[in-house]
Amino acid sequence: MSTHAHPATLDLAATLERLGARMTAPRRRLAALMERWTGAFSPEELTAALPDVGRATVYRTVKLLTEAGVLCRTALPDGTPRYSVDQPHHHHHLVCVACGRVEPFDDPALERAVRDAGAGAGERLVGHRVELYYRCERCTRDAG
Amino acid sequence: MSTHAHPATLDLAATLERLGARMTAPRRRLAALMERWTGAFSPEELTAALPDVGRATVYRTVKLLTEAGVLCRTALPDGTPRYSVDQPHHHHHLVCVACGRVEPFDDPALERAVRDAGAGAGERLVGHRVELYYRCERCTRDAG
DNA sequence: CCCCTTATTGAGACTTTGTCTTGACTAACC
DNA sequence: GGTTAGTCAAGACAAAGTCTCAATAAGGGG
Repeated sequence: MSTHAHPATLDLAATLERLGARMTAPRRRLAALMERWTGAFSPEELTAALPDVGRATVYRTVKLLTEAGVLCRTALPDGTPRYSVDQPHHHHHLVCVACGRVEPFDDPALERAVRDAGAGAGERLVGHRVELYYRCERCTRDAG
Repeated sequence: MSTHAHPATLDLAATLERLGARMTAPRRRLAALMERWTGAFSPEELTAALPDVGRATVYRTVKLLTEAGVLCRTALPDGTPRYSVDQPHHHHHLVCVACGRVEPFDDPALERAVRDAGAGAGERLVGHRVELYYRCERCTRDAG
């Protein structure tokens, strides 16, 4: 539990500490930026927003947080990667094809259907990924 | 209908002709290679197999066929792209995390679940992607 | 069958995206 | 404060894909 508005799992700085990583200024700035970000971002966008943080540092930090499970990698239909601050438990994503915004969602019925669909592959099934592509409200409105 | 062993939709050369594309030697060789290929491939692998076909030509042809719907782009969990000759109708994929082999599959119950899951996004849902990751029989066996 | 038009080609420059190396710096522990 | 290992920024490097351009060849019209 925490006194922040965000649940503890979304406190990226805390996650870094938990990982035993040093709390450096670049990491603090990156963590704050990602938490504040609306929707999903690419490492490139983070770099643009923090010009005096090295590109390599941005990639390393994103990788760290992704491996820790608090950042989630998705992709646009063309494969362009997007990251978003996310729930650590299993879930899937609604991805806006216009602006790249990513919304997490969770659907037990869908999970069950996926598990059933993979029954043929038996024990050997190791994971799955479901992405729904849509046009978010704002993009629908903006397009007229 | 055709006299070939493959259904007409898998005849890549015919697809290229149908598109109004010229039947050049590089395209013929690429089409034959892809039809013969077991599992999924990357442009890089095609280039390695046909060293005297230009890289740009490989990428251009793969793009053409993907847009025509006879080649299907998937990705490994890390995002590495894989292409496979595929049914033109809607379906999903089983991707082997060890060798990258891709098996198409089709599951009406899963489709229904996906559609239901996206009901919240209403008319604005424009597509979806489901990938099941597994370890294929051969890779399971090889790993002991 | 040949010519002409124009799509397509291969080579390599370029772009984008991400990783690695290096010497400097600094957080954390004493 | 001093020490030291982890981290930093910069830029070289690597991987993956696109673009440009002069040369070639497909395919239709004569």
